[in-house]
Amino acid sequence: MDEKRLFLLDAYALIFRAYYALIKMPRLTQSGTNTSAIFGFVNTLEEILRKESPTHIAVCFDPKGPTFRSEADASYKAGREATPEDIRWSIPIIKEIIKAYNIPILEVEGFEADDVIGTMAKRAEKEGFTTYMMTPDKDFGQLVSPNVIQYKPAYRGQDFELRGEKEVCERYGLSNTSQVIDLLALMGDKIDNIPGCPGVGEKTAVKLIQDFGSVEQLLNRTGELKGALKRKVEENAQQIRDSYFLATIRTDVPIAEEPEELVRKPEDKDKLFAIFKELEFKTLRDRVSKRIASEKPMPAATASSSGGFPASLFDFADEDQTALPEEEQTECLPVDWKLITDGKEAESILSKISVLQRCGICMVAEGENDMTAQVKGVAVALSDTEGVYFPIECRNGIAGVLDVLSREDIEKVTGQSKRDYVLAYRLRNDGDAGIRNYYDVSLAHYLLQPEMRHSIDTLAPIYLGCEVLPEPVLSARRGAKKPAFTQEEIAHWACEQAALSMRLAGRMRKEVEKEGMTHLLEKVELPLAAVLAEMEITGVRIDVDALNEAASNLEARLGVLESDIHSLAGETFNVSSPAKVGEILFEKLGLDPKAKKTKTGQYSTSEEILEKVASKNPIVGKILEYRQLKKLLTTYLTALPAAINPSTGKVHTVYNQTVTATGRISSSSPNLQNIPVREEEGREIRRAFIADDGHLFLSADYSQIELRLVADFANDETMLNAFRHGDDIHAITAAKIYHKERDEVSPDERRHAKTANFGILYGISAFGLSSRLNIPRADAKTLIDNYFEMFPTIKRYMQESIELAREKGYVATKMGRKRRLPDINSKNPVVRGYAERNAVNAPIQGCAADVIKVAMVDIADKMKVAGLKSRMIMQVHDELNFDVVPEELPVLQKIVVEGMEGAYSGQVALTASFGVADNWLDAH
DNA sequence: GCGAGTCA
DNA sequence: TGACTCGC
Repeated sequence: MDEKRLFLLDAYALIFRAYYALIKMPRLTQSGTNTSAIFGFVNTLEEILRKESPTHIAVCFDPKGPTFRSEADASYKAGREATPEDIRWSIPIIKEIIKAYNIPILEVEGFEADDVIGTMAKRAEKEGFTTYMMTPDKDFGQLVSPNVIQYKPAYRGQDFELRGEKEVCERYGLSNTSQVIDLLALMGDKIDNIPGCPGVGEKTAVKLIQDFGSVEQLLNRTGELKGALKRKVEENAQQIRDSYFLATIRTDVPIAEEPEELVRKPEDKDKLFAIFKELEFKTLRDRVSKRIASEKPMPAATASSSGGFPASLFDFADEDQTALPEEEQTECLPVDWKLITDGKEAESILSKISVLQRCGICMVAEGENDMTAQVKGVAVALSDTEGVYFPIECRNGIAGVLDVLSREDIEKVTGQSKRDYVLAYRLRNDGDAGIRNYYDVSLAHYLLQPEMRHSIDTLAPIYLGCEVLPEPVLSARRGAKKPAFTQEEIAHWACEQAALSMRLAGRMRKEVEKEGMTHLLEKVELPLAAVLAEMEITGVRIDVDALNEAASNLEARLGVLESDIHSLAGETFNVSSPAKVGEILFEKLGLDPKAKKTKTGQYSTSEEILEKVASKNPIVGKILEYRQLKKLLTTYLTALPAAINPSTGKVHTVYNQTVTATGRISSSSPNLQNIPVREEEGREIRRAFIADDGHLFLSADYSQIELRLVADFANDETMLNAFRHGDDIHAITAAKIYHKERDEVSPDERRHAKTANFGILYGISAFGLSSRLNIPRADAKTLIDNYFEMFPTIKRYMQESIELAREKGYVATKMGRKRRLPDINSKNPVVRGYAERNAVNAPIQGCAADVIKVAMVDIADKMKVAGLKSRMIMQVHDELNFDVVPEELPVLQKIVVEGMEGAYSGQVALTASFGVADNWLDAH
């Protein structure tokens, strides 16, 4: 290939994209440093070198200081999120790496990387190059020409994409790539904070460009437009012109380098590998050395210290031995797998399994919901490297596995114990899951890194350095791209999962022990998985008739509201569309002509904003009511009956034990944690959650658990005493803040104190408090100041939490649950503030989560011992709900209250209050 | 203050 | 993918 092929990389865009693509499964070093940004970037760079063999290459960075755009418009890129600390410190390292690659870095003061790329691409074009602009940013479409092509890197399973003239024009229906600028000028770009024309989105913008050809033409001929669009364009003409300027990538930047100087040179391999070693990039290093070995020597005069090509395989053999702990060498061995279909063979394998001390389990089932998923088979790993798979058709094999699951003397290792529990329960069909002695690597990892993902697929690459087989498609769905996998492929995958969970178990156990969380894992989280599984299995009975009646009632009211709204607006429109609502309210009706809040170009129509203009037009109140009712209707009244499992007649919520960063449980399908309680209208939905026929609904909740914990942690005598005496904590707080006697406190003052009490927990600012209470910012500040003055202990406690986090890099609950806060020492105040709020909040929220989990395990245990037929059916917030056989009520009540109140001992008791009825609302 | 889940 | 509302 004699052709000159120049690759220009948009460094920041690629780095940000890499970092966020890996945010849920970051690359971490042994010491926990997040190297995602570096890894992702280098990976992309390597891929280009390997696949595209560029003859010329350069990486373009944005300079530090201001650019001509920011000077022209202060708000330009102001909306961009603060750079995370992990990216910030990665930049110099990435630059070091690029230097080690001997690739030129282009950075020109006063100009963004975009402009440098644009300029260089145009210059190169004149000199006969084909230029590839490596960037995911759509703005670059404007530079595309026959010899300048945009190369969007591969992303999230999607392959890389080349955009030439044809692709760019087709994508937006343009006749010319330079019209990308016109398009951006109209529709704006929220990433770059290019405002565009408010109310004009992609669709309208494309149409305008097609009709007028350019922004200039459009602005000259606005007379041809009609109605709202005409007004929008005319009113925003200047903003559109400014946007055009901001969106235009410059091609006249004074760059010192010439295209020819960007010729590819050999990398300084020693330097490069030294950096890789530091960053623990083992596989990447292997890949790089493979590529170097396969490349022809480059005709560069400046061949550097690295010596000759091709590289010898022995070059770093020694280093390999020392670079990694010995155990890791065996961790990526392939897994021997076997599909067992024959009954006899199953028997002989099962007898082998029955003498094992531990084995790995991977149940294969199709469907997200454990209660309806169809079991396809089960893999059992006999060792780290060997597994067998019993398909569901192999009856005695499956029966044998179920027997193994119930054996106390064999430890089972899995990555999804709750799902296994539910599936085993359904397979046995005898009212028992019969699962004993289970270890769950995902739960273990949840304690280690609560913010990450915890599947085997995520853990294996990180902890073992293994590649994992992709999850098989279990059956061909109509219209699906991929066909169903063969049984062999499924067996192979499942055996690998089971074997990998065994390999991970040792590592997880060690780490959990090291972090002092073994008790939390073994006495709380692991037993809790079974309790949650039982709750999912039991399910909740729903009064469908009541819901349907309420639904038709609501539909009627919505119909009336809708027509009222339409007639008030003078036109019919989709009231459910926030964009449309914004347009009607703020453009057509002109409520609040100035401070119309926008974020993505649209008007904000959140409840908060609408409340403020509600007095100006009755339509606003009706829209708010419409929204509230519509939400109730779609999210609950229609969704709940649809969630009923036809074979049990109940709703089986899925509890997720490994989702939240603080340790709380979350629930989904349906989410029981946002069933309304504040508004009367929504509360009624709870009436449809009922007990079984002839049974009772018991609801028990902790009162003020988080505030009690704060009082305890902070050692605040005033609060502790208030709780001890059963006083109204918010009234006491109000009396303190406003320097009054307790009975002189007005309802408003109490409300303010209540908001302050909770606000403190969440680390609210004066700004947040003022908007929440609808009071001036200064008043909110005074309120907070008074609060801290009257509760110095609370203030001290908060500061101590932050100090502790700074020292250790994490905060922990009494039970040892940790939340890591790497940003706590960040120089960026926004990022740091976030970490600081978490430092205060996480131990409190996490402790409350620990407490209720301990209570649940204890209560479930005692219920089992007492042989009760009553069932725990829901966990919501700080509340537990039970379906009660009436005769058992006294016994159960005792177990529940003692279990909840006994789950924590501190300076103040945690009290649980309860109620009994035949539905949730009345029991609460 | 944020996270979690749902609908458009 | 974002906006919104719920919860704590």
